[in-house]
Amino acid sequence: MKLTSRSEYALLALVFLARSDSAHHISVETIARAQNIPPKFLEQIMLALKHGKYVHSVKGQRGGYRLAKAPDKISLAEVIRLFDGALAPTESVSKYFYETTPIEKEKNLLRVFRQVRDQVAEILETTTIADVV
Amino acid sequence: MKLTSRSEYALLALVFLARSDSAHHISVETIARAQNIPPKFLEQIMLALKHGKYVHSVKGQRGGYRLAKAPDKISLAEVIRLFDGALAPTESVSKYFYETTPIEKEKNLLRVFRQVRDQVAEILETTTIADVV
DNA sequence: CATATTCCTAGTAAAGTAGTAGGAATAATA
DNA sequence: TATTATTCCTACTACTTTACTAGGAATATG
Repeated sequence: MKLTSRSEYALLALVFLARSDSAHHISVETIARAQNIPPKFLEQIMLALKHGKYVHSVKGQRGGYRLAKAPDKISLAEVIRLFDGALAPTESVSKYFYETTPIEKEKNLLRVFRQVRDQVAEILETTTIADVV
Repeated sequence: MKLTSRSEYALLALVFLARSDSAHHISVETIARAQNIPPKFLEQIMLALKHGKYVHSVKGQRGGYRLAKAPDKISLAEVIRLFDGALAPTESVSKYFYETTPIEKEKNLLRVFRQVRDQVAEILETTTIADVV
């Protein structure tokens, strides 16, 4: 279970926004400084979060971002999925296994992989940004 | 949670050996054909398993591999660790988080990551090759 | 001596990762 | 109106990892 920097930075940014006064918008610069994230990189990440409808943006001076959903409506799982692709579907837990093995024979191994996936998903689906704030 | 092909192939090879008659040794060629693994790649993997003391080998004609431990003494976790490095220590779950973030502030996020790690570890540590066979 | 095997090292092509660079669009402000 | 602060968007790049392949030395068996 390894997260990419993208999804970690995304979570950190969302958490920061959730903690901020939702009245005004917050710039990438501000978030980047607070959470210690490379600003230009965070710019990309915020853009993706915007496209994913997790944040709202306003351009221009005094512009920036704010959450587009209530923090308790954003699970860690969906954010991680947005950046790292599928969270842990069986195919991702076990890509080569699926592609190359006569599965009938090794379905016990498969069962364990699925169990892992389910446990990870369970935790990340049920934990929200609000829980972290 | 994504396994590399190496650790999946290693597990498949060990499972195959565990199911085989332990009296004689089994060649890479045989395992590779049975489990549909690129033979030269499997060669490397078997070598690593040998260095990790999971299998025993005999060179030359009629040579090959056999398990060096009882199948119920080999957990999936240790095999995966051998190939994919740390299974899911907190640092790996959350590399950038650790390196770049004032952790004090985001220790709730950290707690979730740890919870995921622990769950994954729990399953993989307690499941052995014997359970899969 | 031929053959079947493990042992070991090096190389390689493709993909993924973590960024950087730079400029267009837009909104507030001086 | 000009400047400035911001988002928006695309392209690029350096690095690492991944999944192999190649080839030959060592060694045991027939």
